[in-house]
Amino acid sequence: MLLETLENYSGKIAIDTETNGQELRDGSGYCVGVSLAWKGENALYLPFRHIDTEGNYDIAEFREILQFILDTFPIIFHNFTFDLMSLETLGLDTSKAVVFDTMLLTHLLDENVATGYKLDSLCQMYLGMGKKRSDEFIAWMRGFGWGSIPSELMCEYAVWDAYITYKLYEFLAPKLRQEKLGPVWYQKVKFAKLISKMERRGIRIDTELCRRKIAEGEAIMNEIIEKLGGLNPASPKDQYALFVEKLDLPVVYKDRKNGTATVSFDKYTMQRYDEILELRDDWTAKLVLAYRGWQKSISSNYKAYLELLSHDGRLRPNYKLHGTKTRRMSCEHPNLQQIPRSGTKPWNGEMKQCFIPRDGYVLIEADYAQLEFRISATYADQRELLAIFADPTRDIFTEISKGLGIIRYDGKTLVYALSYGAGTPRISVALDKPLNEAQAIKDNYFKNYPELLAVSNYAKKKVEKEGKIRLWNGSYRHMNKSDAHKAYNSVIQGGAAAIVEDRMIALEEEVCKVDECDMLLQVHDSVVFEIREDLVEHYTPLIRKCMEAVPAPFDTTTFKVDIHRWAA
DNA sequence: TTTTTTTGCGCC
DNA sequence: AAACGGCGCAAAAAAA
Repeated sequence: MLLETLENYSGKIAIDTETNGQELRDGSGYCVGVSLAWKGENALYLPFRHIDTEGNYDIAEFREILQFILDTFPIIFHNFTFDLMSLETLGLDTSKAVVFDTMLLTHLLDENVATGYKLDSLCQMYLGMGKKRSDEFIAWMRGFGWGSIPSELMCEYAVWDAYITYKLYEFLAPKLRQEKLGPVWYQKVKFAKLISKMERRGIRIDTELCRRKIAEGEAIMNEIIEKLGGLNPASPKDQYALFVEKLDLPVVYKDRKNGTATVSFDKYTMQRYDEILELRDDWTAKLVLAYRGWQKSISSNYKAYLELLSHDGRLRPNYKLHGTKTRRMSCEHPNLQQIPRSGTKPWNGEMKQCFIPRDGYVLIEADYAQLEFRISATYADQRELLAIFADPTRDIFTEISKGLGIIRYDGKTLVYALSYGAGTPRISVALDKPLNEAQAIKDNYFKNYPELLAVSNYAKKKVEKEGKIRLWNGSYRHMNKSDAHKAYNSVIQGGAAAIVEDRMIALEEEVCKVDECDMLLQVHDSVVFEIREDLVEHYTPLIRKCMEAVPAPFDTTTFKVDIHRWAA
C-alpha cells in the first residue's frame, strides 16, 4: 500500500495524531488515529482506536512501519510534545525522533502573530488554506463529543491537518535558514522536551488544605456580605453606592489608554479609602478588600487546583513555549507562575503550602537574585554595578539608594520601574514623591550610571531603524517602531528567559537524576525541584553551581542563585 | 440567554 | 513629546 512507497522516500513526513480528547499527561488520554502526509500530495489516515471498531486497523500490524518512520525521517508536527505523547500510547518509542514543529517554528520566526498559533489560523494567514471540516463532522463533534467521531468521518479531517502541516513547514523552512535560527531551534526542541517531562511529573497538592481554605473563605465572605447589608463587594455598582453615596468618599478616577477616565475601586483606591475610614472607626474598606481577596484566592487558586487535579493527586499545568512575545514561557490550567507569595494575608498567605512533595521528598526553590539587572549591567558594561554584583558582601540596592539619597526600598522600586520603561510620572506615583523630585532622582540615577541610559537608547534606536532586535542567543524580538521604547526591556526580559532555558537544559543533562532530583516548576527566574530528602545536601550545591554558570557573553558577570525550601 | 469585553489582581 | 515590560484567570458589565 501507500506506506510502502516510503521505503525509498528521503524527505520529511508530517504527522498529526487524533486522541480521545482526554488528558495525555496523566495517562487517561490515548491516540485513536494517526495521519501522515509527505511530498507529492501524499496523505493518509490510520484509524486505530475509534469507537466504531470495524473501521479500525490493528495497531500490531502497523507498529513496525510506524516505528521505522519515526526513527528514519525527520517528522513535522504542529505542537510536537502533544503528538509524541500520543504516539507513545500506541506503544511507539519516540526517543529517537528528529522533530520539527510548525507551531514553535512560527513563534520563533514571528512572536507577534495576533491570531494565535493554531494550525488553522496560521495556514489561513500564510497559505490561504483554512479549516476543512464538514457540517456532518461538526454536528457529530457537538452531539457526541470528539472521542466518538467515526473513523471514516475523522479521516477527511485528520488527513487535511497533516497535509497543511506539511505545507506550512515548506513555507517556514527557508525562513529558518535565512534568519540563521538553526542553533536556536535545536535548543528549543531540547527545551520543549524537558518542559514536557516536567508537565508529566506534575506537582502534588494538599487537597485537605485547599478544602479547608475554601470552607473558611466562603464563611467569611458570607459574613462580609451580611455586614454590608447584602451588597456585592465585587460589583463596582454596589461599591459606588457604598463608598460614594453612603460613606461620602471622593470618587477616584483612573486613566485609561484612550484618554478617558473611569471610576475605580481597585485595591489601591480601597487602601486610600481605608485610611480615611479608619479615623471614623469604620472597617468597610477592609471588609471589601478581604472579600475580594478571598474571592480571588478561592476561585483562581484553591478551587481551580482541586478541579484541575489528576486522579493521582498531582496537578499538571500547561506551559506554552509560544505564550509570550518576549520569549518567556507562559503557564495555564492553572497558571502556576502566579502562586501568591507567602505572607500574613489570611486568604492567600499560605497558598504555597497547598503544594507538597511526595513522601520522602522535599520541595526546593532556586531563585536567581536580580537576574535581569545583572544582565542589564552586563550589556551596559557598567563597572561599578558589576563590581557590587561580584562582591557577596555588598548589596546592590543599598548602594544605589545611598548614591541617590533615598531609602533602599525606593531604590529597588526605581530600578525595576525604569527597567520596565517607566516615565517620570509613573516613577512619581511609584515612589509617592512629587514630580520634580522623581525627575531629579531619575536624572541622578542616569548621571550615576550613564552606561545604562546609553545601552537602552541603543536598543531603542535599533528598533526604530530596523523594527527588530536580536537577543544574545540569536532569536529576534520584532516590534512596531512606535514601541521602540520597549526594546531594551524586551532584550533583557527575553535574554533572561534564554539564560534560564539554557541552564535548565544543563540541569537536566548534568545534575538532575530521575527520582532523585526532578524539576517541577519554572517561574521565569526560578526553578522548583522535588529532591529526595536524604540527597538535598548533595544536590543543592550542584544546582547552584550549574545555574550560576551562565553562558557567554554573561560568563564574566557574577550571577547569584538563592536556594531555599518551598513555602519557607 | 449566550458571547465578548472590561476590570481587577496574582506572579516575575 | 510620551509611554511600567510580560502573562492568565474570574467575575461583572456590555453587547449580541
